[in-house]
Amino acid sequence: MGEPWSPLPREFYRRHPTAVAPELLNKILVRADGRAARIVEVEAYAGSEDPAAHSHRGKTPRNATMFGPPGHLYVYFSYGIHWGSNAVCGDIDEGAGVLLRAAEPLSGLDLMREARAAAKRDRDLASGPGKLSQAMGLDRSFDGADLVTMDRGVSIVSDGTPPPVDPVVSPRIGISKAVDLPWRWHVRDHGHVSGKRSTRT
DNA sequence: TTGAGGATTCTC
DNA sequence: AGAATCCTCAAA
Repeated sequence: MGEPWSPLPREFYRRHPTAVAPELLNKILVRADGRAARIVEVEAYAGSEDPAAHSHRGKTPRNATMFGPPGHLYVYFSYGIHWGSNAVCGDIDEGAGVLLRAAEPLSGLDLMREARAAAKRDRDLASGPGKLSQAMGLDRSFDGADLVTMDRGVSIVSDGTPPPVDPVVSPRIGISKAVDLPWRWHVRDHGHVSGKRSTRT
């Protein structure tokens, strides 16, 4: 017997990010050190057609990974503090990707809590793009990692759970352009999505 | 070389 | 509501 789960194939990612994004819900982000978390919130970012995408103004050293082959991890640094993780989608030179915004920790919780001392509850471990990356230990050294070959021990796999049939679809968060495109998907009524405050609405 | 801004998080 | 914090990019 080998690994019970195998990485999603390259072809899964070789589509428009708006097609890939909702299907990444309920998939599992895994690290070779035992950390695993179920993806519950994502956003799609297209290439030149999408003013909100990092790739909109063309290839730069920062976003070069987005213009590479699909199925790789694009990790970016922002606000001077946080890392964001994306799955590169579409074709080479398209500059498309899906931002992994939130996940439900499944295993390796001890390592996640160690990486995120600020998290008071387990639901705070990965309920946001910066939190997710920090909990999973993803930083610049993982930019360009191949999720299909697992060349750096990080991948996205399926445990057989299908994507939700009725995900919540809404505008993307934290952007200033193309703010009305409904390119954010999250699992309905899930306690680990971003933006939740304990008892506020 | 410089200035402006950012796919956020945490605390007050 | 505001601070933290620094990389990235384009312009000069």
